Order: sequence, then C-alpha cells, then structure tokens
Amino acid sequence: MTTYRSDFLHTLHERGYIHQVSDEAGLDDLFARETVTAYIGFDPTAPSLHAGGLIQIMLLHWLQKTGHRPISLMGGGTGMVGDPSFKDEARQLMTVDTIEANISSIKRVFANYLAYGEGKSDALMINNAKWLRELNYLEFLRDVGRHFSVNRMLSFDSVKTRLDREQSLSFLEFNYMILQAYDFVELNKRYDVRLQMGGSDQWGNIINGIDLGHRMGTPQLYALTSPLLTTASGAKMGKSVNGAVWLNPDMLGPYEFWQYWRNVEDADVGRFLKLYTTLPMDEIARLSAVGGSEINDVKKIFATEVTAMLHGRAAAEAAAEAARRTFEEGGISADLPTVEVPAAELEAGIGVLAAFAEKAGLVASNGEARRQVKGGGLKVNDATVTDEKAVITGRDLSAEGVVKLSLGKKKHVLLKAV
RNA sequence: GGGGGAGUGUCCCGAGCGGCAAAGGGGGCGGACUGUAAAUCCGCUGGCUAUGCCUUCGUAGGUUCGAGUCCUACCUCCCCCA
Repeated sequence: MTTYRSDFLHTLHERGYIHQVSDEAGLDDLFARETVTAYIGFDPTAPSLHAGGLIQIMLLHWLQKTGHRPISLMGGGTGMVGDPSFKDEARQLMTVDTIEANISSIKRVFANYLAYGEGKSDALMINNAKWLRELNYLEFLRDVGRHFSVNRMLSFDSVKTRLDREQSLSFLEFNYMILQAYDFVELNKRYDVRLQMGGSDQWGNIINGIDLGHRMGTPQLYALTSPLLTTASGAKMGKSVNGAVWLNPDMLGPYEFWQYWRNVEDADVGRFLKLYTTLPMDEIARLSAVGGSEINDVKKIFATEVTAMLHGRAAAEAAAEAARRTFEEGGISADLPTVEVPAAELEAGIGVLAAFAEKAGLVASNGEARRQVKGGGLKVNDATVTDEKAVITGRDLSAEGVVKLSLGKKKHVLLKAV
C-alpha cells in the first residue's frame, strides 16, 4: 500500500518514517476520519535525549501538524524496571531521584517541537508513574497478568539474544513489556489513545499492548514504528566526537549540534532532509539533486534547519555564521565553544598540554595531548604545536582577547581571559 | 545436588611457555588526499610532577626474586548429568 488518504500517513510515508504499521488500511481510515491521539514513550535513562530520539519527536511533530493530538509519555514508572529489548545485559537500576531528575531535564526539549495545551490537538506530557507506581501486585496479576502467555513472550525477537546466549533475563526486566502494554491500554482509557509509535525495536512491545487491549475491551489499537536509523556507512545515529549528540543545550551547544549535522555523509543528505527537517518535499527534491562539492551548501542548509527546530532560528544562524568564519575565513568567532580562564593565570603561563586537556577539554589527558602533539594534531591560534613544553601566555591573546585552541581541523575551543 | 568450562587493556571482540603496560582486530582520534563527505594510505589509542614512577587481566588471599599466567576461597556466567 503506497497511497494513503490521511495527511498523516501520507506525510510519514513520503518522508521515510515508516518501518512497520499494524493495520495500514484501518489506521489510514481512522486518521482520515477523526482527530487521533497517539503517543510515544521516552525512558528517562539520561538527563537528555540524544539525536537518536529525534525521529520519535519528529513523528509527534508531524502528528500534531496534520491535525492530531500527540502525547509524550515519560517513563517514570517503566524507568524503574528498564527495557530489556535487544539489550545484551541488564541496565543498572536507577533511583527514583535520578529518574525524576532525568525526566524534568528531558522535558524541556519537547516544547520546541510540540505545542502543549488543553485544546483538541494540543500536545500532552504524561508520566506513567502516575498509574504504574501505585499498582497493587495481586490485583495487577489477576487483571492484567492473566492475559499474557509466557510462551509467547519468550518468542519475541527482542529477548531472543538474551535467551539464545542463555544470559540471565531477570523477572524484573521480563515485566517491562507487560507494563508497556498496560500503559497503552491505560492511555486508551484515560485519553482515548489509539496509536502507539516508536522505534522498530519497540514493535513487539507495542503489539503486546494491542493484544492486551483486545482482551481488556479497548477499541482497535494500532502500532507504527520508524526504521532504526543508521548512517550510510552503517554507524548508529547520534554519536559524535565527544560522545552522544545531546539535545539539551547545557549538554551540547548549538554550534556543536550544528557541526554534527553539517558533517553527515553525502549519501545521507537526501534521506536526512526528509526525516530531520520540515522543509517542503519539492524543495528537498531540489536540494537532493545537487551533486559534487556543491552538496556542502546543502549540508549547511540542512544543519541550520535541524538546529533551528531545536535551538531556535537565531542560534542556528549564529552557529552557521561561526562555522563560516572558522572554516571559510580561518578566523575566530565568539560563538565557538569558550572556556574562561583567569587573566592572572594566563599571564603566568599555561602549559599547552594542560591548556588542551584541563582547560579546553579537547583531549582526555596530558598523555593524549602529548600524543596529539607528536601526530601534529594540536594548534594554538592556527599554528601547529611542535613542542609539548610550549607555554601559552597573555601574548597569545588575539585582538578579541581569546586564544584559539584546535584539535584537528574541526574541533575548536576558545580560551578567554577574564 | 554432581561433573566440566569461562571471566583479559572500564568502547567491543580477542591471543596470552611464570619476566607483561600485555599480540591481533573492530571502533575511536590524529595526519595525508579531498569538499568540514565517503573510500584509501600512514600514525596513535593506561595515568603521572616521566631516561623514572604508579595503576590495570572477575573479587580476596597465598606460593615466588617476580603472577594475567601456579594454588585456595568467593562472586558471576556457560555446558553436561540429576
């Protein structure tokens, strides 16, 4: 099935968001007929979501944009259990405090993509701790647990690696899929949710929710999953030079976020424009037709669009401008990541190794800084460091009052005297 | 409950006669080539106040001049029998 009647599925399809749908025709019909409420769950395993979760947020964004109601579900309850799907081993259990702190930190990003409120298609943010934490064990077993066949649960791909390798899958983790299934039913009762979306690794969990719904008398529920995204060369999305590509600005600044997208592989540009920006399809088609080195201009537009959605248009353009000055003019820009150092300390002189390792954090240790010097990877004000004993002093300050430290060609940090 | 096997450089996989900061690979980082791309080639990939010192091979002890390597106990996982 390639033609959809509903705006929502049509848009998702043409932009490449769809991996699997449980009952395409039925779901399309539902979306064409009424305002639908759908949700995606986010587990609070870190203080911020990262680029890997952006697809999910975009799904909710399009849902709202095509006139329906998105719910972002925070896993304050399920987070206490930990999703074992496709994991090799159990995650460390998180404390309630950590979970709550992570949730409040994660929450902030959503407002950039969704309009929250009380209206018909206004988004809702809900925490499943609300109903999961107060469940009564015996009642839950009798009302919900009796509908689950362990035989069937064991057959899911999501737990297969564990079982095949005969690695332990604790009873605690085993319950995750039951809780997630229960969430779906509960959300249907409370908010008339009909559809759960998620990454392709969530398919089994979502289907469980649909089955549970059948047995507990909900209307027909639906599942829709997005493809597991990898780059053209097969790497997972969301990893960058210094680790994960976090969405929270305090964990990764707009400039570095912009850089991540600026550096995607050529082969990914067309696909990513559709997935990560809201540019119209005809413009994307035009941009995707560009070949050769001109694709660099397309990448800049792409990076700016993605950054603008998350950090705002102004921050995105500042990041683009900072990159232009840094890479195209070889100059410096105040929008590069900046570390402040006391003027007195700078006057006294800072060893290059310490400057790169301790101050700028561009390398992990003095030892690594030393190795990079040997390999010609460190630069101070664009001059390659050749002597590991060199000292940076006030004389190295530029007219703007900063010293530019670079690791390789792409990573720059400014030391600013204060 | 009985018998057998395994846990290695905190990214992963993985070799390791008692002299080991520990082979090899993947990944990552840097360099060259380019277009801030990919592919390819080269180098690096425990820490430090550094011709030396310190910390690493599941955990804790022991044997030894010296232990990843041998012994004991414990933990975890796997296989076979019950």
